[in-house]
Amino acid sequence: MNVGGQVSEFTLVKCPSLELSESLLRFSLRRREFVTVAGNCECRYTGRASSHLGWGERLVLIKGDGSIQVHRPTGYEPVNWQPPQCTLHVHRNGCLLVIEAHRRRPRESLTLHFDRIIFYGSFRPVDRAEFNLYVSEEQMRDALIQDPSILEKGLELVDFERRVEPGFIDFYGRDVDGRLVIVELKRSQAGKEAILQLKRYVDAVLKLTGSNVRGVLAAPRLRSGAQGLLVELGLEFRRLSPRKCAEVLKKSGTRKINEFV
Amino acid sequence: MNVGGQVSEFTLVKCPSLELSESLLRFSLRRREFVTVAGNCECRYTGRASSHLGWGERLVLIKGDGSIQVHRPTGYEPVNWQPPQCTLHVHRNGCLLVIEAHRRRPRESLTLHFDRIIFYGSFRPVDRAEFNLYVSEEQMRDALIQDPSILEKGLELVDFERRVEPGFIDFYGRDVDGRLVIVELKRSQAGKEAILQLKRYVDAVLKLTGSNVRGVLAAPRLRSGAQGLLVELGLEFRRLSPRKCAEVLKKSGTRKINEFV
DNA sequence: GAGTGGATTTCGCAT
DNA sequence: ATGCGAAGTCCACTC
Repeated sequence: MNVGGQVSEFTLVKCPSLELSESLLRFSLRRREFVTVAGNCECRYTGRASSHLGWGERLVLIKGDGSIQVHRPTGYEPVNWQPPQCTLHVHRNGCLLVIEAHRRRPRESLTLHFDRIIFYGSFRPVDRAEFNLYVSEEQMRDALIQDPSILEKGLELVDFERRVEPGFIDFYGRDVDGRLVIVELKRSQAGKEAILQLKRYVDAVLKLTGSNVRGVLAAPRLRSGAQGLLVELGLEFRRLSPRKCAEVLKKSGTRKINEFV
Repeated sequence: MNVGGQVSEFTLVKCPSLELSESLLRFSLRRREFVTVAGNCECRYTGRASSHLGWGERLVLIKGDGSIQVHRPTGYEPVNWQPPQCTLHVHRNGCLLVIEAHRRRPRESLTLHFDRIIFYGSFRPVDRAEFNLYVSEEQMRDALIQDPSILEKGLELVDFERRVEPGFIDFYGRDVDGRLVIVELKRSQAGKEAILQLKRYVDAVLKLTGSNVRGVLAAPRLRSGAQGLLVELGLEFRRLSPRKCAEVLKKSGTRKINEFV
């Protein structure tokens, strides 16, 4: 267990016998640990296709969510695998240790036979961190200016960083029907704050122009639960992926991609 | 080293200090070993996009080909990674161990900071086995009969398992130009034997009909070096993937997929 | 080196 | 559950 930086529980065994390995695996699977097994094995897969891999030394990862992957000495991708939610079984067949992974839909299974375990490691990682993937907000703005259609077909730029009462509007445009569009950009997950900020811009522009104004929140994704507030305030969300922005910036060439922090 | 089933060289260390971990990593990287590091780390990626992952316990794999992947406790895919051929650097920054992975094209880098290593494992897997991915030959034939166009646009079935002098022809059809087409199927990599077999069929049919006959070898892939013989004998190769066959069989419904051996 | 298509794609979000 | 589209996709192959 890991509390306040203390050392986690883990198990590490050199060259365990197949019997011991079986016991270790059963225990780890029941505890939903993160298991690494290095050993000499043979792999068979049957399902959407079939495959066979003869004997050789590989590293097998088994996670607490039921995913399993077999890694050969080279290559980024596992040679055999099974995604999360699959059911794992361990048993011994004569002088071999067998690990089976089954999935229902699609129906497929992966079977590993081991005749020798080089080492066995297991632990229960404590990992509550949030993962954030993004481009910079400035880059997103540049991409949107270069090609407003990435957000919506027919969208055209009117102005950017327009000063209004509450601050600067990221992108100020006109849609295919001639309506004003105010875009608020967020480089990562957009939440309540972004929605309220956008609402302030929309209200300000509405007061100034008196015309119909659309408020669009553009971000890689919307925080779950924020949809309600968005709809309530009459605003819209448009997904804008980092990849898409990078693509546009690369094409436009006005700013070298891969130079941002 | 592994010769004839002997135990491979490997290194396994519980809770190594950051200094020791640095030395172990340098040694393993120089030796191009397969490394597994379990520890508490922070991950930053910059390149095609940017990402940040706060502190947490994860498992890092580093292979001899220079690929690296960071695995969280759940999910099939690594949260951060770098494909093969990237350059790896290890150093210490104050009380942290730093692993950096750089790639030139596209230009991107992954930086890991560790403040604690749970365990360190490395070995040099001996794995010379061949990996074969396939559907059964019968399934391939069924898929081709169901939809000959998966091999070539306009291809139509004339007969299958047609008896000729040397044996049974897998698929006997007519192409968009009205020419006879003889297809020899192989469920995995097709080699010299398959080519010669096909040639015998083509010759036999040529002798029987006297008309122009095309010989097509259909398999997931062609053994490297077999291309020469193929061209020499005036035959063709068409890639036929397991996935495509399974797709057709599933759609046709004549035979339940996932029931083959 | 750039471009194209496939994958046991996986993954997430919509219906 | 099912279907559709995106991905830091990766990877193999062609031009």
